[in-house]
Amino acid sequence: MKIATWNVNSVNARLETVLKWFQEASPDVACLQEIKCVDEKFPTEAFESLGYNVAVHGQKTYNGVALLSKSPLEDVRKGLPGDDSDEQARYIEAVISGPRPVRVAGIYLPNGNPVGTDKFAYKLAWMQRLNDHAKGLLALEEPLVVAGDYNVIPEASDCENPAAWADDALFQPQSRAAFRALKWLGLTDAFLQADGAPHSYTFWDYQAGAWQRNNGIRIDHALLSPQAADLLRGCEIHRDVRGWDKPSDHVPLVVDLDI
DNA sequence: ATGGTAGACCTTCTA
Repeated sequence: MKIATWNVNSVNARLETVLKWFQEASPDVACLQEIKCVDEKFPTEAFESLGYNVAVHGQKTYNGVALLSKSPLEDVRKGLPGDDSDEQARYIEAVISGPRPVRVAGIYLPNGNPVGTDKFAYKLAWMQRLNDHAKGLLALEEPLVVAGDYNVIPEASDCENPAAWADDALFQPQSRAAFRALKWLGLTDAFLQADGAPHSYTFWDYQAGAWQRNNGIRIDHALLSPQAADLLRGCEIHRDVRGWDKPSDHVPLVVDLDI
C-alpha cells in the first residue's frame, strides 16, 4: 500500500500537475496540504474519477488539508484536538478500511516564522497538541502513519546550508526538540528507516534559484507507529516533480507498506 | 547583496 504526502500549494492552481502525478504514481492513499480552498471549491470529482474517496478539511485562502483513498475512509476526524479556538485547517485523520486497516493522519504543521512572535508560539503549542494526540493514537497499538508538511528540518544534514536556516523557525532548537519528542513516543521516520541518504530534500524555495542550486530542505515527513514500521517496504521522495511545469515548492513523499 | 517567487485576493499576508 502506497501512502503519499504532498504539500501542493493550492490544489486548484496546481490541478493539472497534481492529477498528472496521481495518474503516474497512483498512490493508494494521499495526504494533501495547503489546498488553499474551502471544502466546496475542492476538485472532488476530478479525484473521484481517478477512483479516490475524498475527505476535505478546507479553509479560505490559507492552509487546508485533504485525505484521498482508493479504499473507503472511516472514522474521519477534522481538526487537531486540544484547542477549540484554533480555526486553522491543518489536520485530518481517518482509518483506511481493508483486511489490515491503517490509520492515516495528514498534517500541515505551522511554519512559525518569524521566531519570537505569536506565530512561533502557535507552532510550538500545535506540536505539543500533536504530541498529546499521537500518544492516544499510539495506545491503540494499530498501524498508524502521521504524514505531512512538518515544517521542521530535523538535522543539519537535512539541508544544504545550515547557517542560512539558523534564525528560521523550521530549524530552531525548540522546533527540532519537539520533533524529536514525537519520535521518542515510539514513532519511526519512514524515510530515514528505508533510505536515509543525507541531503535528500522535499522542498526547494521558489526564490533565488533554490531548485537549480539544490538549495533544499527535508521538511515533509512520515512517522510510523511500531505496527506500521513493521510493515515498511520503502519510502521515496519524488524529486523530479519539482522540475515539472508549474511545480509546487514541495514534492511528494511516498511510503510503501506491506499491506 | 536583506534581494528573490508564488498564490489568494483586493492591499497585503503567508510561505
